[in-house]
Amino acid sequence: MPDTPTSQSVFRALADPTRRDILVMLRGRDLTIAEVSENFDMTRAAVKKHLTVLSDGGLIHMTTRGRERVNSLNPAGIGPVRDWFSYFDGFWDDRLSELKSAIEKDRQ
Amino acid sequence: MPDTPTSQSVFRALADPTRRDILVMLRGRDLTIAEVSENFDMTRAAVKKHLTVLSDGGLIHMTTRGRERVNSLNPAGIGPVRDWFSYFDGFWDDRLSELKSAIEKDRQ
DNA sequence: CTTTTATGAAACCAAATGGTATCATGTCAA
DNA sequence: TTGACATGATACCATTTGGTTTCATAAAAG
Repeated sequence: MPDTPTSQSVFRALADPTRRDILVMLRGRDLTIAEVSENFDMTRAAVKKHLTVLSDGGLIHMTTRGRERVNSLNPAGIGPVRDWFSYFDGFWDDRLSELKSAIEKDRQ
Repeated sequence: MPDTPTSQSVFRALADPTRRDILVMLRGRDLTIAEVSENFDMTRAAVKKHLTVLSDGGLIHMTTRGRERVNSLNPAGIGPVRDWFSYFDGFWDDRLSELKSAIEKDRQ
């Protein structure tokens, strides 16, 4: 229930539309910083900052290849978010149960 | 893949730890602004702002009861987030397929 | 009617955030 | 080696954000 620093960094990383777009781009294939930058109307430096935030959140993985840095999607990164949401799964179930028993009572 | 204003407001709402804590609290039962405020070391005004952001994101629902305002969790609110993540489901599958066929080739 | 009580709203503030420009560094190619 | 290219790093700037304080309003209690 308390927030682990990890889940905070993930939610933080997902909060920005540019960063979510970057994740979508990386779904297709791995990209260097320059390649990612081509798709946005902002400087490479700005894109690099976004990539750093995504990396801090564990959503992407960076590999140095010569003088390039290749950014790839990290499947495990979304784990903390899924875990957090799973905490609410019981809520939906409870609400369904309440509805169900309300209907039962109504029949009797 | 483009960001609907809705999904942005949801991700934005989820980005703050205080707001995520509020959601966890509301999982138990509906609460007024004053009741939510009791659990935090900040003013009611600040908590109200957070509740407004959560409401804008469609994550909670507010009902006026006399002079009180009751805040309740909105199950449907997390929909946009789930939808967004589902876009990546294919990615996991693809990666698994690649791994699988790599193993197959290795056997032959 | 007067007084609490619960909230709404606005002005204000410090810190975080997204962005730029600039310069340094390391690597590939000639 | 020299030059071009991809990135790292820093300082700086405007806006957003999370927070407070203060005052206004509306409903419940006496």
